Amino acid sequence: METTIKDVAKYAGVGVGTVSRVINNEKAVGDKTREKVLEAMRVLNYSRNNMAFRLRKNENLIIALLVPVINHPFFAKLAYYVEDEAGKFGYSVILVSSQQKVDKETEIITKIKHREIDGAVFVTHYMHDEEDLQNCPIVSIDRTFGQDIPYVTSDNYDATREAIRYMIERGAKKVGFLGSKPLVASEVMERERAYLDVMKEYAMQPRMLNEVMQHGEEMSIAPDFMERYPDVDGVFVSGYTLSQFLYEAAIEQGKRIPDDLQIVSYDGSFKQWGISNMTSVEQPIEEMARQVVRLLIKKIHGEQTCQRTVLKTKFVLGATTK
Amino acid sequence: METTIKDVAKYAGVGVGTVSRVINNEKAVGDKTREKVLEAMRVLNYSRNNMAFRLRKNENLIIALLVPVINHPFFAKLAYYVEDEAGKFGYSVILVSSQQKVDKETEIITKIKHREIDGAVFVTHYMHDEEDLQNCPIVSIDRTFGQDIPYVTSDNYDATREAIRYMIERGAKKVGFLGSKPLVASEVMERERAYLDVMKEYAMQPRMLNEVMQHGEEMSIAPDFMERYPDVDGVFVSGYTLSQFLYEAAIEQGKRIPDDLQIVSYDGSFKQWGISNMTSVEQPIEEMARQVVRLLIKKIHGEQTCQRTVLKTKFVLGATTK
DNA sequence: CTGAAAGCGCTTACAG
DNA sequence: CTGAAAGCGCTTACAG
Repeated sequence: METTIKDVAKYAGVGVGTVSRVINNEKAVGDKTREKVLEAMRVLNYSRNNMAFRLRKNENLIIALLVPVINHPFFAKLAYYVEDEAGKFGYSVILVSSQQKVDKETEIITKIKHREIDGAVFVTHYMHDEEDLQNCPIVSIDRTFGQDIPYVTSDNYDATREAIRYMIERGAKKVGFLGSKPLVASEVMERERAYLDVMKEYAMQPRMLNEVMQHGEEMSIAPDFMERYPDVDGVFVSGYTLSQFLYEAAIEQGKRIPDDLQIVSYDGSFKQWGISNMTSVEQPIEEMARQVVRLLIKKIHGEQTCQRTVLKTKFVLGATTK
Repeated sequence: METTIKDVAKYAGVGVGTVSRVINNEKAVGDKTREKVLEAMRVLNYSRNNMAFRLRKNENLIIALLVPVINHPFFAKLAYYVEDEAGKFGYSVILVSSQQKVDKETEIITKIKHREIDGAVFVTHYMHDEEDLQNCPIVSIDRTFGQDIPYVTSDNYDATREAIRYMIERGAKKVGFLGSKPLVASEVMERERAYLDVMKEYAMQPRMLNEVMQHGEEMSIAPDFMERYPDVDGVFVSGYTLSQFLYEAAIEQGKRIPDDLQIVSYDGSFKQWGISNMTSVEQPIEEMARQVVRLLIKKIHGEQTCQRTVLKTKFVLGATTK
């Protein structure tokens, strides 16, 4: 039998309420009493029964993290830090990978409504109908839901501008953009906007392929891009997966990198993953994860939160630019 | 306010016990009564409060899945199916990636002892001390703990034999083995045994590199192997990551595959991952996941379980053998 | 500062 | 087959 708060109270010669107060670190306990209780807890090796705690507080201490796929360095790394940060606050996180299944978002909303979980971080881009979301503790990365959903993002516009200009300064004359357009409003769209703005500034003709696609399609889209714009000498790629395939497609086509073709990618480079020395815009994944978790926990507790958090990326030079 | 069992009871004009019985599908309820209750549940849109359920049943309905890394097709796929299967039984799964941290196993054991989670699936290979594990609901994949820990594995020995003989039948004369030795007793060791047995049978000299290594070291071990045994014309690789690096190292060294060098790998090929047409021994990951979850749930409920479950692999021909 | 008591929403013997 | 009641282990007003 586990030792309960009752056992501790009896051993310490106090009421259960007092024990509870000590456990929860409330100030209104006398020093002597507190000592006695702590001692009793130590002796009896007490640890709080979370099931009772949850019922009483009407909180599960569980959040969900919904990602499109887990087989992906960005999402995997994000998941790792989300888990770590949530743990600090006593929350467990269940990982859900939607794997193209649109209804996973609805499923999670239902779980929140049924109080199986307390809230969720959505990193997916499916649901169009935003009605349901409004009252649930949900936060997001990159995606701009309605006004009620706080999210964390990176400085997509500025970082993309900088990256593209970097290539141009190093001689690129025909700069292309390869991306995967999100289904719903997302800060990721800022990358396209930045690209088009730079093209206009330099009076360059856009060479862009940025369509809605599912995870998995990237494999064929990258070669398509190279076929459609065989003359590009610089490409900005939006996202890890595409960047890997583009690199391969370019090599396949006989391009020398970076001499014939420079590449910069958002999330292009991960240690121990694929081409690891690609010049890239590196998102502060750890920080994004920690912030998004803290936002969510605030939301769960009904506290006020910042609606849009923008974190700074880092431009990391690799071997794919001159 | 959520509707509770009380509301349903009142609406249906029965006692709360009866409602509970209907919810839990107990037979001892009259048809008429059952109908009334179901109707009330529908009307009031009732769903069980899991927090109360957990307290009452002394079960969290949460299990943990501990993997070495999540950035890996085998583990990612496993995680997906573990989650799916657990969900069918009402369990959520929290994903923990140990990321080289040896103490994650202990951490999980502690969580089980503190009743924060009900049990765990260990796919890691760290903990030597098996004392703690014995009384916890823990199951494993491949790893052979003490007698109390049930596990699921694949037919490592037979599959490896078959794979190696396949290469030999197609002309390989100097067959090597590249693997990563687990830290603790594991069925994975059967692969080495199979290899050595076949070598003996064919009176071939072993060319083996099978050492303890951490995730991440594979990158340098594969080239090491090719350097040490430059004359191999067939290699059996134990594990996905190594297989990718070996392939690259071989190409780097100017080998033509499969003409100069045949390769077969355990877990060599995953759709959309790395070299996807490698000849390989394919583990039934989905089935392994589902079985291991069912084992764990039985263990949680104190039921008898099979200690060792062996599932059949599939030999899949790709482009890396003749 | 502290104790006794109510109650969170369920399940489960216990009677009938 | 069914209801009333006890109890799971906590937290939290309420008195003092």
